[in-house]
Amino acid sequence: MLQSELFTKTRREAPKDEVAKNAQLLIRAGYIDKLAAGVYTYLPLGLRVLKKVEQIIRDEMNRAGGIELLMPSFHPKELWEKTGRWNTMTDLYKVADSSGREVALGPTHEEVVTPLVGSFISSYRDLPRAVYQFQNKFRMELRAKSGILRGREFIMKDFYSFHRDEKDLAEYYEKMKAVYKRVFDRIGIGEQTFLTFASGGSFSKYSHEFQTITPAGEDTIYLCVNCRVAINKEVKTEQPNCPSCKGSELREERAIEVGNIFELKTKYSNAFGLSYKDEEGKPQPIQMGCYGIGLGRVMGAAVEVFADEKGIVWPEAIAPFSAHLLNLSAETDEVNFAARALYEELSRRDVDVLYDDRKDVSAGEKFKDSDLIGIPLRVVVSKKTLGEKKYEMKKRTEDSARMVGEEELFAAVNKNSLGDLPSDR
RNA sequence: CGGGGCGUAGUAUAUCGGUAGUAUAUAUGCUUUGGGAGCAUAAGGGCCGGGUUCGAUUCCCGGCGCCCCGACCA
Repeated sequence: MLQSELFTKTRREAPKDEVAKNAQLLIRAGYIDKLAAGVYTYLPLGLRVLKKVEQIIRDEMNRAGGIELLMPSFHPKELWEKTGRWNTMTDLYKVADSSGREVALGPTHEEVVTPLVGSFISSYRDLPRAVYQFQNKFRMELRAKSGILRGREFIMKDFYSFHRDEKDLAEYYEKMKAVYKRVFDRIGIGEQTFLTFASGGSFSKYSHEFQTITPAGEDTIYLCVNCRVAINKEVKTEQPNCPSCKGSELREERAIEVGNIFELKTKYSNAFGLSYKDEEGKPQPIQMGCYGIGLGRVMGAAVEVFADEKGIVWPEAIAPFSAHLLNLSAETDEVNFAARALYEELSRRDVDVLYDDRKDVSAGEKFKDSDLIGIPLRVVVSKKTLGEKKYEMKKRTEDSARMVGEEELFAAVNKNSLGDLPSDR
């Protein structure tokens, strides 16, 4: 897309009320805007990142057998009374309409998905099942903080599986660990993200979180240097050694929870009185698991992990664009023509390009903006490059640029287009 | 929810119980064009309510908003 048509602008300074690196950089570069504490707008650039994260997750969830649907945010009070959480969940948003009818704004969807899917399950032949959605969640955080790492409204992928017995649930649960690992690997934060043993509540010994190591994280984890599995501080006292390999050399780290998986077992299916008939016609309880990923947290964690002093550095898979084309001589017809031609050629090759075609903007400002926005590959077209009949190319992670020919440029760009993304042209 | 802090222009800040200053961003003109370019001109500001006072942006009280530490976080 043309940068001259992007309605957002970069800013030199971060708003004084943002301290978190992810929020400062994302606001300065024009990815997000704060509406209220813990409530952010995703601007065109930010939405593109979010959609790329979403598409990777969607692909993996589909491969894991999930079927996508979309449930409402308005949840009748009765559903939450049925599970007892209307009164016990302290961060539940409760709203009443003018007739006095009360609803919850969904912080999670067990109360909706359990009776929904359960109504279609009557036989062992209907199991297993798995459904998921991407949806806005609402949690009345007493203290929203850390930019988009902990908001009051945020987008989450929540996935729910239904099984005939604990064995089938356990096998699926193990499979989902591998699926999650692949998700974070593909997104580009896999090296910093670790399977972490966490509290299992009253139904299982552990649940599992996926924690991305960053000083901005809110959790303390202990990472086993031997097997690369971690344990959350909340269960460290009862489990001093690595729960996986029993190793005792654990390294303390700060981390942000980007995903979690949990064996719900029959907690919710029992609350809604769900059962299925087995081969002998006997009613049996339905076993459930749930699996979440916070999209904003993934995005914020990537900023925290990779940003440098100049700005954001996106992993290629979730960058809003694959290439940032800078036209440094936008007053010169010949250069405009050449830059425009390159822009169109890259677009034809399915490369997402942000083309900085702005006039009356100095070269220095375009470079600064490009560094701040953090697109993986920068391509410069100017009188100078045109004179040499080459392009100047530099990765965001590299210190210096080099001149390349067309073929070398095309070979270097990442074809990462998702087609008709929002704000695509 | 306990504790602390902060609300001045789009943004970042300064000063002050008596005409609110600077930078940047914005508009216009000229110059400039490979790392946030220069000059000139213009426009733009005290969160809301109450109190003290001749006079409040400043002091006091209340509200609202935002940030930080902690607690909480199926």
